[in-house]
Amino acid sequence: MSPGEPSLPSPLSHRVPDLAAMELLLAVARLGSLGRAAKELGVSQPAASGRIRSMERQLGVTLVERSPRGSRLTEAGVLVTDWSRRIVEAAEAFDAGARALRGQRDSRLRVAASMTIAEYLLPGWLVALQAERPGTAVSLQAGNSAAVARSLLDGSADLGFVEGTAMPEGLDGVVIRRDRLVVVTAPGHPWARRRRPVGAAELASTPLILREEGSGTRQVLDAALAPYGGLALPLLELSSTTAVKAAAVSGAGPSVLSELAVGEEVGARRLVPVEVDGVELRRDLRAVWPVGPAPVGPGRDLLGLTRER
Amino acid sequence: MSPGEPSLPSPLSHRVPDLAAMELLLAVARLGSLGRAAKELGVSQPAASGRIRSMERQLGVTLVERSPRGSRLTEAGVLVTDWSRRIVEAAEAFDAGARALRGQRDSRLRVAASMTIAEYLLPGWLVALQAERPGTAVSLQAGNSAAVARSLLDGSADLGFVEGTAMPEGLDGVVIRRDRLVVVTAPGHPWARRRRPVGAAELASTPLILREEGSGTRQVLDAALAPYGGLALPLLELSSTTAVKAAAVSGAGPSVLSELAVGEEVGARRLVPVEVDGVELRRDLRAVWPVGPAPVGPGRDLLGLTRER
DNA sequence: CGGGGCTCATAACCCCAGCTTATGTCCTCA
DNA sequence: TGAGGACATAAGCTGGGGTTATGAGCCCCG
Repeated sequence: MSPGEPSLPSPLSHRVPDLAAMELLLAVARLGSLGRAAKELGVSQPAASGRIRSMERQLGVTLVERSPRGSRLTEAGVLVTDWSRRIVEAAEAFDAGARALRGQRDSRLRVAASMTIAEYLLPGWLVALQAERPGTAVSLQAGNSAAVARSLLDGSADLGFVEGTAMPEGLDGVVIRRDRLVVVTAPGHPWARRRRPVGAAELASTPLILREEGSGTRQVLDAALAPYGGLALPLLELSSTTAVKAAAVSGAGPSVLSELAVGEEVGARRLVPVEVDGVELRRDLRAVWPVGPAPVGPGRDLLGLTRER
Repeated sequence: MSPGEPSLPSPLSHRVPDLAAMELLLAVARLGSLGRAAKELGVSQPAASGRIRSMERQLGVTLVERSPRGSRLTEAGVLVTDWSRRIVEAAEAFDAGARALRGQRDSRLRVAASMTIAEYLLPGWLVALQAERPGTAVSLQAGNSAAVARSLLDGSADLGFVEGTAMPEGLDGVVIRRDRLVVVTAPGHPWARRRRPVGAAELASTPLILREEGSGTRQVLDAALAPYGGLALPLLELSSTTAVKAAAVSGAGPSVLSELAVGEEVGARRLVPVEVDGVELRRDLRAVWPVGPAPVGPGRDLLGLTRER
C-alpha cells in the first residue's frame, strides 16, 4: 500500500492472452469467420472456437458475435483486436531481429551494428526490408564502434551502423539520422516539475546516473559539458542502457540517455524529459561500409529504409 | 515467390517465445539470478531454468551465461531482452485497456471515449495513470461522439474523449491534442514515388478507400475537400479503421486516415505518407465533461496525462 | 420445398509442454 | 572445512489445447 513500493504484484502473462490467441483474433477480424481463420493458422475449427472462447473468459468480455453465417467483432472486440495488433507487431520486430541474430553465415546481407541501433532501430528496418524484399536473409552482429569497423574491414560484414561523433578509420558512410541525448528523471524528482530549463553548469555539477566511461553516450556528454566545469559527475555508473533506465525510473536520480532509448518510458510517464539550456547533446548515427563504392543489392535496399521520416 | 503475394507462411507465435518467458528473461536481467527471478514470478527454480533454456533453443542463440554465482546476459541476450521489453510494454497497455473494458460499475473513474482515442491513446494513458496513482480503478466505454455525450449527460461516465470539429451540446471541455489526417498508399502505388505534392483538386477527384459516411474522419475530409469539387470520392467504403488500413496496405488504393492510426504502418513502411498541398486535414481531440467545473480526483489526474509531449 | 454448403457448437479422447519436488555438483567465502 | 547460494538433472504428474466426429442453425438455389 505504501506508494513508493516496487509494486509487482502480478504475473502479467496470466492476465494477457498469448500471441497465438491474438493472431487468431486478428485473423477472425480480417476473415470474418472462425473456420477460415482456423484454416489460415493451420488448426482445426473447434480449436479456434475454443481459443477465442477462453480468451473471452480470461478477459471477462465478449469479443466476437458468432452467427450461423460468420463471426463479427463486438465493439469491445474491435478494441481488443487493435490492442493485440500492437503486440503482434512488436512480436514481428522481435522475430525479425531474432532471425538476424541467429545469423546464418550464408546470409545475403551481413549487418554489424552498435547496441543502441541494434536495440531500437534495426528490428523495424528489418521488418520493412522483409516487406519490400521478401526472403532476404540478414544476419546481425552487435558490438561497439570498434567491433563494427573490424567486422567491415575483415570482410565479415557488408554494412555497418554506428553512433558517435567520429568516423572510424578506413570506412565510408553517410549520416542517416541525428540522435539527441535527453536528460530524464522519475516523475517524482524536483527537476520534473521545473519551469525553467536546467543550465549547463548546473547539469555539469549534478551527479547523474550514467553508463560507464567509454560508452558513446558518456563521450558525447563529457564533451558537451567540458566547457562548464569538466566532465559529467557520476552518481551511479552502470554497464547497460537498461540498467541505467531502471535506476532512473526507480527515482535514483537524473540520467542522460538517447531519445531512442527513452521513448517508451517518456510516453508512459515513467520518465519525464527535462529541458536543458546551453548544451547541444546531439550525435550522428551513420551507416558505414569499407572505403569504396556504396553497397548495392540488399545493402542498398536496407540503406534506403534507414532515413528518418 | 511472386512479389505481390499475401505471403503469410507463418504462425508467428511458433517462432516467438511467449510472454511468460519474456517476463522471466526481464526478471533475470534485472535480478542477475535465475533463482531470484523464479521466486519473483512465483515458479520454481528448475522451471525458470528450463524456460530460459527452451527459449534459447527456440531462438538458436545463447541468452544468459550461467555460472555458480549467478547469471548474466550475453550480448545477444541484451538485445533479445530489449526487444522483449517492447512486447511486454505493449502487453501492459493491453492489460490496462482490457481491465478498463471489463469495467466494474464501482470504478472510481468511468471514462467514455471515441474509438480512435480508445484504440490508440487511452491504453498508454491508463498505464501512466496506474504508475502515478496505483490502484485507481477505471472503466471504459467506447462509442461515437453522440454515445460519449449521452453517457456523460446521463451520469454513467465521468470523463469523455471525443474527436471532431464541433463541441457536443451540454458539455464543457478542452482540446488536448490536434490530430492530422494523412493520405497514405501502399509503397507500390505511384503516389508513393511522387516528388510533387498531390493537389487538393486531384485528391478530390481520386477515388479513395474510406470509412463509411458519418464517421469522424470522413466528415473532416469532406469538409476540407468541399471547395475543390465536392465530397471525397469513395473507391471502397469500409466500416472500421482496421479494414481501411488493411485495404490500403494490400494496395487497393490511396486512403486517408488519422496519423494516430497509421503510425506503426508508416514506421514499418507498409504504408507511405503522401504529401498533400492546399488542404488542411486537422481535427481537435477533446476531453469533455458535463457543463460545469472541470473534473477533480482521478479524472483530473488522467486529464493531466493527456497533453501532448 | 428439400438438399448442399456455409456457419459454429458439443463430445470424447489424447498427448506433451511445463510444472513440481528431491537431489547433486560447483563455486565462494568465512 | 563447512555453510550457503546458484544452477543442473531426474522422475512423475497434470491439464490446457489439440484432434476427429458429429450435430444443429441459417441461407440460397434448383
